[in-house]
Amino acid sequence: MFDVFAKYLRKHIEISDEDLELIRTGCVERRLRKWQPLLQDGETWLINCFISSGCLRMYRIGEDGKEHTFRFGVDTWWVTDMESYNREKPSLFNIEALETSTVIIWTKAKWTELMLAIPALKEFQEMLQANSYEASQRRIYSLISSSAEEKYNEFQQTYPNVFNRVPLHMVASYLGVSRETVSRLRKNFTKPK
Amino acid sequence: MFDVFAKYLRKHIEISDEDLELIRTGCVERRLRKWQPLLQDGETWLINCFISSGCLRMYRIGEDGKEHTFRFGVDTWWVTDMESYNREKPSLFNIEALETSTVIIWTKAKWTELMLAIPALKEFQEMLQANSYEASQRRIYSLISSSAEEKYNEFQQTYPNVFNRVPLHMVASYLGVSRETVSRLRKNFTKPK
DNA sequence: CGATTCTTTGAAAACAGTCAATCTGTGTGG
DNA sequence: CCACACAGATTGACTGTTTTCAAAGAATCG
Repeated sequence: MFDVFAKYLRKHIEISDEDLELIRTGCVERRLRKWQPLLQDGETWLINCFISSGCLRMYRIGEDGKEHTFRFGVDTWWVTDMESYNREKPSLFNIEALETSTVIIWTKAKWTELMLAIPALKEFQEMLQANSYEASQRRIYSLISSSAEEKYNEFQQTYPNVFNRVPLHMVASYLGVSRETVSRLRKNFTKPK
Repeated sequence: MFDVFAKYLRKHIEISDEDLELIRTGCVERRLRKWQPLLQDGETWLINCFISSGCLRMYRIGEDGKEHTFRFGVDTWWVTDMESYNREKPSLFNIEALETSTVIIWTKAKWTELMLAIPALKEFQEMLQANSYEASQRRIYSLISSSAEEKYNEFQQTYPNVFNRVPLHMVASYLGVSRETVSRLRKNFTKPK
């Protein structure tokens, strides 16, 4: 499963076999069953986690007891709670597997060490963060400027590989609308064709 | 006006007089009248900009011609279009002064140079980005989990110094609701007291 | 097959958006 | 100093969308 990561990494940066080996020896692979949690709120997230296969989601339980989906992650995406990671404080989120999944994990300490040893990795990390930030900005724009229907379509078009493998009610909570509304939108969208 | 920046910077990092002088000589101060644009969509944002006094806002004009407010900035905040800056591509945003304001500007080239020369500045920059990312995450959570009324209250409580110096209809477009709705929320919130 | 989870549907109510008119405060120029 | 224009805020009536609640219908899994 580390192969997936190696291939992914080499698609983005140039890295020697030695450095890659360094990265490999620092990691742990972990297999997750469906519904298995990777993080539960209250715990502190002190790892860096790459999804080599499967599908995870990160969500938060609101004061009303409802689940609000923050993010999905599928093959070759990263999943993290930046706030917990950076500030080393308990997370407000839960992360769970939506399918049987495999993840590769580095401790924060190990990852920091690796970034110091391998400048290209540090740069890569910065690029990932920039991408992640930009994605957040686009999502905010969508949330403040679009109707439920537009948000639904945008999500479907932007993340088709996520869209068709996660339950609809999670898409709804990701978009900030009710299950029922999403169900009706979908209906309207398949019918008029 | 550079004093404001110097004081701000020293509140956050330790920095020698020489380095501070280096930062100072690389910058330009600019005064903005009310309504004066600092960035117009289509232009590429290749500067780093610190607000030493006043109030700016960053917004985007939607396909429907409506303004969607992305962000406000007041004294000692930074304002930037990360996507345009990082990728050096035309911005989708407009940035304008909501009051007479003073900003301090470094070119991207100069700022990059400074960050290489002064490691503490680079670290500081990374911290700023982390904060900015976390703020985005909180905003997303608010947008997907809260009603208009809750969003309104949260904004008022989180950014009181912004709230009471920008027009209400801009707060509305920041929250993703109509002017009229915000106006009615405010009414309900002052009356029952 | 039975249990659980997920989705759909209907009807009513709550909510937010639109449109148009009015009101308020501010600043400008005659 | 007044009249006027302008930006901003408010209000009412109406429309449309979304939520809620409750129930029933698929789909999935052991």
